[in-house]
Amino acid sequence: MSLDAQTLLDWFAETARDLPWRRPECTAWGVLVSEIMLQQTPVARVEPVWREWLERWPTPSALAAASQGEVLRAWGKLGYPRRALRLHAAAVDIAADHGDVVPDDVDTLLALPGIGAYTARAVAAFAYGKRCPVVDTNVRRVVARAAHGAADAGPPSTTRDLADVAALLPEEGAATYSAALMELGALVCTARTPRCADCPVFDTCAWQRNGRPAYAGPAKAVQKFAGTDRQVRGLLLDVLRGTSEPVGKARLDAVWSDAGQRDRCLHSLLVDGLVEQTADGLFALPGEH
DNA sequence: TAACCGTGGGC
DNA sequence: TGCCCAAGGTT
Repeated sequence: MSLDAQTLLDWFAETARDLPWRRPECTAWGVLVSEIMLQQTPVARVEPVWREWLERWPTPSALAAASQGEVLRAWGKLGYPRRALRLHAAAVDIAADHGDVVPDDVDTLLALPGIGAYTARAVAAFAYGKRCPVVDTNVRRVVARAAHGAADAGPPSTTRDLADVAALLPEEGAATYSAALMELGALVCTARTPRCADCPVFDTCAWQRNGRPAYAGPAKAVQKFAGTDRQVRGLLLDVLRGTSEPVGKARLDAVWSDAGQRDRCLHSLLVDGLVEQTADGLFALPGEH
């Protein structure tokens, strides 16, 4: 049996990183904040920001009381700032409709902004110990290799991926088992250069047994960044993050030479609610003026 | 489904 | 250097 539960639980107990959101004293709110911040952002960059947030906003209602601009500033350069706005919106919902308590039910969590199939189950499992499959990119890769004998996971399919992992979950310690699968993918069974010599399930790995065949699935789309709207939006928002007072458009125009793209990006930031225009036509982060 | 949404570090 | 990758979600 590949991915034996006891083997992984033992390995996790010995080698897991001591991350603050994994500590027993961490609240469900702390877990939720960590999961949102960790979406597409590495642990090393999240940790210091997470500590600041939990000290400053220890409960959903505390964050809910902050302005969007404060929240965006505190988000800093974690990337994908719409996550910060959605987390703020989720905090408002939790404070208003859930008694300031992070829900423990997957369907209730799924109804909150910014919480999808992964995050809902991660919170249910890691904050409340629920036995539900938690599937992220690490888990998909680990299961593809150790259980299916492929070099990497194929295109994601939430239904199939959840069923795959559900079949592996032990009756006891399921949440820790999921954390161990993720940790294995993050530290050992990595995307580029897996450290198979250090793998606790090396002996039962189907990919090893198959002779480590190369990835056979469809090519994965690589995202460009340089020159895209994403880069320009990031530059525009960075100007507003760095000033306490609203700025004129000329100040924003300085960050990018292509006027058409610049204006399109500024407009989309306004539509997304990441930027606000003041009564006198200046631009600022939302909710601060 | 596939494209879009930031940012920075490693190789 | 340029490309790949990182605890996804939304549309």
